[in-house]
Amino acid sequence: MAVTIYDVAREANVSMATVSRVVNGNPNVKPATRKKVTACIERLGYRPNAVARGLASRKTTTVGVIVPDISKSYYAELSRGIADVATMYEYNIILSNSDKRPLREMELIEDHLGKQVDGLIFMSDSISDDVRKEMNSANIPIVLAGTLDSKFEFPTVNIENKEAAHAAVNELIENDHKRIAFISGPFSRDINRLSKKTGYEEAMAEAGLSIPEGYIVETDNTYDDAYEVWNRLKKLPEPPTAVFAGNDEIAVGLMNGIRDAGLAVPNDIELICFQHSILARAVRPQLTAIRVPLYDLGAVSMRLLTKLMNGEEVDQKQVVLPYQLEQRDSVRSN
Amino acid sequence: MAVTIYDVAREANVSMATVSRVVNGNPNVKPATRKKVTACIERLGYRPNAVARGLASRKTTTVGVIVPDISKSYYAELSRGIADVATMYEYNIILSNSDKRPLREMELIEDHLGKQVDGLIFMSDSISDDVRKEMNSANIPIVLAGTLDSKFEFPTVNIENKEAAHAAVNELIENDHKRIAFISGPFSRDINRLSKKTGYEEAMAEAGLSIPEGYIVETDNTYDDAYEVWNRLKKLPEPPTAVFAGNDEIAVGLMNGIRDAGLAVPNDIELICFQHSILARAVRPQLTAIRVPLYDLGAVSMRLLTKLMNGEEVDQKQVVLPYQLEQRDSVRSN
DNA sequence: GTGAAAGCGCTAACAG
DNA sequence: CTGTTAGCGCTTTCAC
Repeated sequence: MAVTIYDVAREANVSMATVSRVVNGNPNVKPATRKKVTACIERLGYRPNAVARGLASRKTTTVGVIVPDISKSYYAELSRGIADVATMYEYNIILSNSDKRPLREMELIEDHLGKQVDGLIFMSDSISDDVRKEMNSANIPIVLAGTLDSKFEFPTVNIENKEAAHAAVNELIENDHKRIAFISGPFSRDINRLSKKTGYEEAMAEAGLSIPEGYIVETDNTYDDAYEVWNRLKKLPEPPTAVFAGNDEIAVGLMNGIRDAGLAVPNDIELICFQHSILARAVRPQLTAIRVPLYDLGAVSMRLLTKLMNGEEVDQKQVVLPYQLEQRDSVRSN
Repeated sequence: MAVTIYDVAREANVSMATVSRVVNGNPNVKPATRKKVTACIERLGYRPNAVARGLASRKTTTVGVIVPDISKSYYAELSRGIADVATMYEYNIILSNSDKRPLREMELIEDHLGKQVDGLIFMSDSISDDVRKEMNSANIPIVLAGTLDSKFEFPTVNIENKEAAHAAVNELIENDHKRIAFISGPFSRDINRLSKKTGYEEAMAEAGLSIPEGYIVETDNTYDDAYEVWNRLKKLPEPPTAVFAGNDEIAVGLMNGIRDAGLAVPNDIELICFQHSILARAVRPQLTAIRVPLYDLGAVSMRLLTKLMNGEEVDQKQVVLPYQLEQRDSVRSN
């Protein structure tokens, strides 16, 4: 049996209310009393029971984090940003993986609400109607991190993915490419379809370039799947001379496919992508890429959540962080 | 105010005890009653309060996971294994980052105990005496995942790192290398000093090879630090012709350093390492490596923890998982 | 099968 | 400044 606040109270000859006060740093305690109580706490090895505290105070100092897959560096990096700010504000994190399955996402939200989290950070590639409804009926603040909310209902921290995609494609266009392909993750996900693909299409249209059949390739977002893509691309009547990839993992898969087909990046094919991990820098040639500030996305999301949990007024609920285009070696410099 | 078990009881004209029974699947409820209660639960949208339940039952169905840095793919992958098994057994996970700082590790253990986790999975590169003491005095089961316990006090799930290092170096020796260097993470950490370095030294000794001054290089485990290593190695009186690296991130750093110095892997230098991420496969040449079954390490750890939390007898508390040596292109095949 | 009642360990008024 | 007293929402005997 663990030692309780009551044990400390008896030992120190005070009431449990007083012990509670010193534990919670309430200033209304005489220094002498505080010292006596502190000593007893130390001696007995008292450790406050956060569960009891949570029940009594209706706050758990715990936030839920629902992430598609923590083993993906994109989310791992983001989560680290969340965790660091959470620590700073003395919150714990309950972390769950959804695999982007709407049903699972629903269950997890329910589950986290049952655990009485004080707030929730949600990440996914799309928000299904059911999930949206579920989140709308939750009585706690929810922040979307690195996640597109096509209806702008929830507080969100993000970069301008569409604009970034546009800028990336422009790099290729400026190098006089006319035949630019786009290799993407699944279009079932808003971020791929609504942001990156649209950015690509806009940039192409703006430059008066057409997008031939087969230039837009949907993959399952894995290295292995992307590795096979060049085999298809090269058989096109007019194969692309440059490719914009949705992230660095598929860019590297593609690049290795290109190389193993006897071509070279950037000499034969130029390549640009979104950077989610160290991969973009570790391969040779290093990939020219849109760097997504993942850690910051997480940190800012959590900071926003703390404000919301505190009931502070937040003027800007749709936070946009800057991205950076990093010139490296998969696109020739002008 | 959320709806409570009491609201449901009144609505269904039963006692809260009965509602509790149906919520918990207790068979001692007449089917008709169960149905009636279930209907009310549905109608009112009742969701059990896990905090209250935790206080009353003294079980939170939550386990703590203390990890050095979730943004590192090593731990991210491991955590995914933990999380999946946790989900399977209906546990939630509180995830915290320690950055391998013993003081922080202590705080986190305290913190998690305060939150009344039912069990704890701990990961680090070393276990300090204070942390050891802290864990010994905890009243809940603790499992070390992918973490060396030099005193064999705690349940552990691991691979034979020393043996694996030995095997890796042997690959190089079999290719007739006499001058083999070892590039490692910090030796302040048991796993580097006691396992990998010892395995390297044993293999070298066994083959009658000496280890010249400067052949053992300590890095801070980062790509960038490793990138600089070749500049030092090449200035040695007799530069190595092969290198064993503690993990793939530093192996890639080193390899790029080698390449940028005008040499080629594997033609000039052969390279083998522990594989922690997709990096080993994504770079060219692909790295011959010891594959660490990270996901399984996590999954088995969590499974072991569930047994311990259930009070089941566990005969084997030091679980050893097999590793695999994957032949790829940074070591020439014989 | 079901209900009543006693806590779980703590916070939060409210007195004094 | 300190103590008393209700709960927080649920589980868990123990009766019936």
